[in-house]
Amino acid sequence: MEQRKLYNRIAVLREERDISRKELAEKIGVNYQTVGYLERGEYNPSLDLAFKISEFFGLPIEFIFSTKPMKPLSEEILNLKKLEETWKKEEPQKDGAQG
Amino acid sequence: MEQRKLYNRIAVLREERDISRKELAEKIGVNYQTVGYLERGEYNPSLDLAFKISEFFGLPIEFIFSTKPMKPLSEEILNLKKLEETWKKEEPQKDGAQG
DNA sequence: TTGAATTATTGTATAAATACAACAAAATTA
DNA sequence: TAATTTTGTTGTATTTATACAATAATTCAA
Repeated sequence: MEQRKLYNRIAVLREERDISRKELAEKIGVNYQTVGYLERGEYNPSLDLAFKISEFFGLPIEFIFSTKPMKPLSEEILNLKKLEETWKKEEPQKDGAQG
Repeated sequence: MEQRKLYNRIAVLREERDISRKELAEKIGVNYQTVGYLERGEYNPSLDLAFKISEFFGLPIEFIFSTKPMKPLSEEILNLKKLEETWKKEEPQKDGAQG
């Protein structure tokens, strides 16, 4: 099967938790170089390995991996905050006495 | 890497939509026998293939695949309905005049 | 009941995923 | 600054995922 190159957030998630590739590799039970290959997109993981990474970070697979280039998390957060502001304007407060 | 046997709901989802392995295979671009191997758990898919199956069914990967044996959907639905009943008892109706 | 479609099984071949080794470069720490 | 750790690169080997072929069994439709 022709494999699409997949994208992932492994490096960012590692950085957030201040752990090295070696540490992550030990935790999920693979060679440390495998983590490097995955981060650089040199090959895609098996689904089993994707589950292991998902379980380690406590995040859904679809949050970590994607078939399309992923936006930086910072950008996604900003977009969510804008959306939140929009919602606040369209739906005034129901709870509380004052608007 | 030692591969864990993964579990999946491919067969049920196919049945729900009344499509054969051959049809699914053609849609996601694999040999029809590959679908059979996956359903029977003879080997696990690559993450890319898992994404293709996920996209076809419009369901999250974690809904279709699991590292543990999955409960029948019917059982999960019943559990959710029970949970719903529990919630209705603990939180009486806020909207509407009558309870 | 027959024919077609679908599925199961076995085997071979190929491609991709992963481990490991060795070496080098870059980054970090003391 | 030197030592250590982390990361990148290349190569080889092994395992797993997938395609394809052939055959048989099962299921479904007419």
